[in-house]
Amino acid sequence: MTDDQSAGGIRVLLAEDQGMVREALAALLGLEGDIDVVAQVGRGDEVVEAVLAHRVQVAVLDIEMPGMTGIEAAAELRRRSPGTRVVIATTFGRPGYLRKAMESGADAFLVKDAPAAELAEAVRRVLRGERVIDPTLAAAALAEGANPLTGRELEVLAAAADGAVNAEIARRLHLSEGTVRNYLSMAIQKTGARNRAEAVRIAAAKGWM
Amino acid sequence: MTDDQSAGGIRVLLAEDQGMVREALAALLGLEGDIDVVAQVGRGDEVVEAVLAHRVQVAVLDIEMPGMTGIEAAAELRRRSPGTRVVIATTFGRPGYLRKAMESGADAFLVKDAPAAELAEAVRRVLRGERVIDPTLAAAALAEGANPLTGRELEVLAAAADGAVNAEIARRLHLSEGTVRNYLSMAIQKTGARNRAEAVRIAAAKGWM
DNA sequence: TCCTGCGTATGACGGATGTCATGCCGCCCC
DNA sequence: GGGGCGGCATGACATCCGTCATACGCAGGA
Repeated sequence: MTDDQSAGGIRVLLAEDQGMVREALAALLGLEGDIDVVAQVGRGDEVVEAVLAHRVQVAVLDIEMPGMTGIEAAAELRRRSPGTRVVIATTFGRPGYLRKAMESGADAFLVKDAPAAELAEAVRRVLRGERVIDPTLAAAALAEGANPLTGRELEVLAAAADGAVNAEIARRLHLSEGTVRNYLSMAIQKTGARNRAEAVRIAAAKGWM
Repeated sequence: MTDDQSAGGIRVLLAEDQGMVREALAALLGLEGDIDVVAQVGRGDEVVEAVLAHRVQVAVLDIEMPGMTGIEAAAELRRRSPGTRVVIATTFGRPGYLRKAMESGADAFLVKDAPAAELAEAVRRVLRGERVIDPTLAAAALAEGANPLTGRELEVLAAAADGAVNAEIARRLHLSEGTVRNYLSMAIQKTGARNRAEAVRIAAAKGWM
């Protein structure tokens, strides 16, 4: 997963769990004369090590990855390699994702719907110190406000997401069953849903989970 | 979306809704000397027209697309352009998807986790008349057996998936509320779930929905 | 210091959900 | 022509879920 021949271009790392997509993006960036993809990883928890090993200037991270999300990896990078710029490229343009990405210190946020040319352009711009954010998404994130759900409410909602019954959620999180009901009731109200399933759907769509 | 300069290679169409991924895959295939990506579309319902317009030999289709799924597009192609070979390339390696893809006349079924080289290789092989299927996935599809859910059960389950309450499902499908309960009960039993949410999750994971 | 928000818990109530039995109709296959 | 299956329905029952009121401890901010 390391293709390290320095030719003088921008040193880029690609983190993306789907091999075919990752290699295709590498091929795409490789066509740009000023960019060298010097490392590729398929897991979030391999990002920091690879960045340090290959003196990466710009890390392009997917969000959904095994081991660690791209957002968590961005936060790690902020600590362990503060000079490295971070571009988040994700399938889902959820406002909550954008917010979390920015808080974790990302420099750019792209959705994969966008034309491919934007990726190379974003890499160049973050290296110049600019921030690159889809304006539509930025507006949506601002309009929506912050995630209203508390940590515990999110945990309970996540457990409910895969169809667990109250008693099981209680066991998993070491809570009483009544407390689980209370949290879910709160989450349902805050999301404006009519039941737990809808609450899960809404929270997921907004990138709160 | 049409990049039509014949250079004598295999004439390929790419259908994939995420622009960045689509163009990256095009770049990747473009690096192969014997393949020409002569058309790109971002919607399922544009596939047939583009295939006919560009004399496409191999169509590479994603499953999840707006307008029409890749599987439906494959079935359309089978009727309208029987000489065109079809490669399904999908994010989700669900056994039910493989089964449906094969029934709709696809020649190859790849998951995007696989190394990029397999895509070009699959294009060449289907053109020679071979079928290309991930053996692990094929085994899983056979082991699992066919979708046990009836049409109506699937419709009710799909309506329940986005958090609709029984009364609303009944209204949407013109059923009585009791009937909705019966269908959901059936679906819960057949999937081995404990409630509707888990039934939805299981059915989705197996590609039944 | 007091107030607020979060985490946790209990109890009670009404409505939603899941199960089961039973029935009817239409279709297809033997 | 009879049997089986899918689609549709009703009624009854037990449980689960969602809501609300109330309570306590702990932290952090005014």
